[in-house]
Amino acid sequence: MGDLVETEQLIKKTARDIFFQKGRLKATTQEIADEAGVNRALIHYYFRSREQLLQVVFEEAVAETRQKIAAIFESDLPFKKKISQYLDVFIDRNFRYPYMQNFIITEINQNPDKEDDYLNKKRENLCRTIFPQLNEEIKKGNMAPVKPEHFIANLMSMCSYPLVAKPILQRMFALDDDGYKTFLQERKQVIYKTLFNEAPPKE
Amino acid sequence: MGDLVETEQLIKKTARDIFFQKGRLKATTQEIADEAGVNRALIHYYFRSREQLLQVVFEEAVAETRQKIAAIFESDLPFKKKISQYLDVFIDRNFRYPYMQNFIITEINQNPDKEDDYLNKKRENLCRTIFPQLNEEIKKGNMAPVKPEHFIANLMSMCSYPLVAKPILQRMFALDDDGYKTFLQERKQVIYKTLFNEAPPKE
DNA sequence: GTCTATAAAGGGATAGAC
DNA sequence: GTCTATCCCTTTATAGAC
Repeated sequence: MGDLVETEQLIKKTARDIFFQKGRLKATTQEIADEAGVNRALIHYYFRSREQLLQVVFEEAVAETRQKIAAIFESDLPFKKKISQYLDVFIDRNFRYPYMQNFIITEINQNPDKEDDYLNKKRENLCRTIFPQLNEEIKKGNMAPVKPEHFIANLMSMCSYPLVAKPILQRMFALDDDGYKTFLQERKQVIYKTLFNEAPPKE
Repeated sequence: MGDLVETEQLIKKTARDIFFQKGRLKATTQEIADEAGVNRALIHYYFRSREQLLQVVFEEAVAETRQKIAAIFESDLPFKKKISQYLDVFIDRNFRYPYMQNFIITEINQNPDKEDDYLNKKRENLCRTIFPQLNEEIKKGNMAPVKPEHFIANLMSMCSYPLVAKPILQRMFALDDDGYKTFLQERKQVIYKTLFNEAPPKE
C-alpha cells in the first residue's frame, strides 16, 4: 500500500508468519496476499513465483540459527556443554517458528530432489566438525560408545519429532496447547539425560 | 479389465504400493488409475473420492500392526522385553511400508482435524496400558525415572524420525540406499540401549 | 509499483452411453 | 462394471492499463 519500498519486506514477513508460525503450509499466494493486505500480482512482481518466495523466506529464517549452531560446535567448550547449548538454541528457535520442522519434512517428502535447494551442503560440514569431537569424548570415557551417526540421529529425532507429530502426541497425552508447550520445554532436560544418562549441567 | 470382481482389490493394492512403498504421497487419481491399468472413473465408482480411497487403504494397512502392538503390551512379558518386541514390529513394518510414517505426518500437517479419521482413539487406550507398566518398572528400580510421556515420545521419535527425515540424514551421513537400510536396522539395538542404557536381550 | 482481467493447467467428480 | 466426455473448481502466472 502506501508504505513505499516496504512492500517486499511486508510480503516476506507475512509469508514467514503464515508458514512457520501458523503452520499453514499449503497457503496459496492469494492467502498470503490477503493477509499482507496487498494485491496478489505483487507477489509475482517481487518474487516471480510462490516457489521462489518460499525459498527466500526459508533461507532467511534458517540462516541465523545455522550460524549459531556452527559457532557452538566450533567453540572450545566441553562437548556436553555444546550439546546443552544446541538444545537451548533448538528449543528457542522452535518457539519462534513452531512449524519450521514440519515445513522441512513436508517439502522434502513432496519433492526429495529439492533437498539441495533448501538445505545445501552445510550439514555435511557440520558432521565433519562434530563426529571427531564425539569420538574423542567416547575415547575419554565420558560417555557410552555409540556410532556418531546414531548419536546425531537420536539427538535430531528427539528434538524434531515432537514438533512434527504434535497433533498425535498432544492427543495421545491428552494435553491442551499450554500443556504441550510445557511438555516441549521439559524435553531439553529429558533429551540431555537420555543421551548421556546423567542430569544436564546447571547454568 | 477382464479380472471380474477383482478390480476393487487391484485399485487398493495399487494405491497402497504407490503411497506407502513408493512414497508418492501426492499421487493423483489419474496416476493411480494408470498404474493399476484401469479407468480413472472406476476409482470414483468404487471409492467415491480420492479421500475415501486413502482412508480405506490406510486403515487396512494399519490394522494388523495395531493388533500386534496391542497384543505385545497386553501380554505378561517383562516390560523391557515388550519394548524389544515393539521395536521388532516397528522396524519390520517399515520395511514393508517405508513411507507410512511420512504419510501420517504429511496428512495430519495438512489437515490436523483429520487426525480423528486416521488415528482414532486407539492410541489413548494404549497409553493407559503402557503408563502403569512403565511406572511399575521404575518403581522396581529396573530403569531410570522418567515421565511416561517423555519415554513414549523418545521411543516414537527415535523410531519414526529417521524414516520421515530420510533424505536429510541420508545425505548428511553420505549413505547410499543400501547403507541407509543397514543404518535403520542397526537402530533397533541403538534405541533399546539409549532408552535403557544397557544392551538389548539376546533372542 | 500497483491494480484488473485473463490465460492456462491441473485435478476431482459426475452423467450417460455401452 | 467400464468407458468417454464434460463440468467445475482451484490456483499459478502474466499482460496490460493506470
